[in-house]
Amino acid sequence: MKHIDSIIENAEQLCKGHGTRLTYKRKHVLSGLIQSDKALSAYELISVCKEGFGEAIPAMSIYRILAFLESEMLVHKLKLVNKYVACAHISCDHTHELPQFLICGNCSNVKEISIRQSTILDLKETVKNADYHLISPQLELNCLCNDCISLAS
Amino acid sequence: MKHIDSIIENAEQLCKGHGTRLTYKRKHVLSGLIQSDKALSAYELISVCKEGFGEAIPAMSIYRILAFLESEMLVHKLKLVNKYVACAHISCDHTHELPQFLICGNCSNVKEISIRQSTILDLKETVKNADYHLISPQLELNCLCNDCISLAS
DNA sequence: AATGATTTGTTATAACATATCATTTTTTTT
DNA sequence: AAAAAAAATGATATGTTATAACAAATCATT
Repeated sequence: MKHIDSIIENAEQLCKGHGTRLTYKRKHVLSGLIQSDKALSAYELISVCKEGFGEAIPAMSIYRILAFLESEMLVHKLKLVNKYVACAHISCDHTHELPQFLICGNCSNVKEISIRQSTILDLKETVKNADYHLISPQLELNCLCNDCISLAS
Repeated sequence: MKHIDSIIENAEQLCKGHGTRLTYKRKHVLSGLIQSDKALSAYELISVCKEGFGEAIPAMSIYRILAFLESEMLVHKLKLVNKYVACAHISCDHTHELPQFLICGNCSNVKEISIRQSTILDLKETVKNADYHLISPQLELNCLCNDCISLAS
């Protein structure tokens, strides 16, 4: 738990730096996501908070808290599966790169990675040629993780 | 309307080739999507069928029909926005490439494009290095179309 | 303590989607 | 053509994801 505590503390400092507060409810939601190895839906998070902290947070509050955590870049929403993950780089000091996600279609396990800048530039170029403008190159890729591949074979 | 008819006919032949049927309800849903310049939600399609064909198709049927059309590769679901588009290549004879979508976040207009094979290989390589396996490189990119950019400026 | 701002609770409802079983339509077989 | 089988659709209920609107509680500052 030591590790988690330090991430949470880091997150708290980040919020303080932005003039916002990481309340204990927000901490609980964030902890729930950090401790989960996979992406969670808002309603799964309700259960997690109930079980982990004995705290019944209503759906509306969960969504508000998730929106807050997203705005602080502590959490990312995966639109491909309508679930949420903690940012993998809360404690990194390097500036925040645009996140890319590999989502295991079988077990919902998610890995946050960076892709080569050149690949992103490639995409941007292609999009531009199609008369569109890329807003956010947050890619969400439909994958299988190696564990699930092993199980299947 | 000539153009649409020929696409529909083409789709019908494709289904026949797979031993399935493009019923008139399925045709209506597909036509609705083809004639729309933007992605439509299931419930928007209900309205389209009602207005365009005077036919009240219940939500359940729409979803089943969409699932069928997807399985025949005549329609694609955009998970990023929970909407559906007709495949842009129903009448092309070249083999079906994996589709990539540019979605205008403002007007829901969607453009289906192909991206360079090399970009996809790049992605695959990156994913492989992260111990995941890319299943479907159907990218859905959050964009703005040029029209909406012009309007904003 | 009074105030203003932020956060959270409560309730209702919208939007998107699936499960289940009944009915109708189409196809196949006799 | 009639019967049986298969496929498609309808109807109803319910599940899942998400937001709107307003009230109450909490916190920060004076």
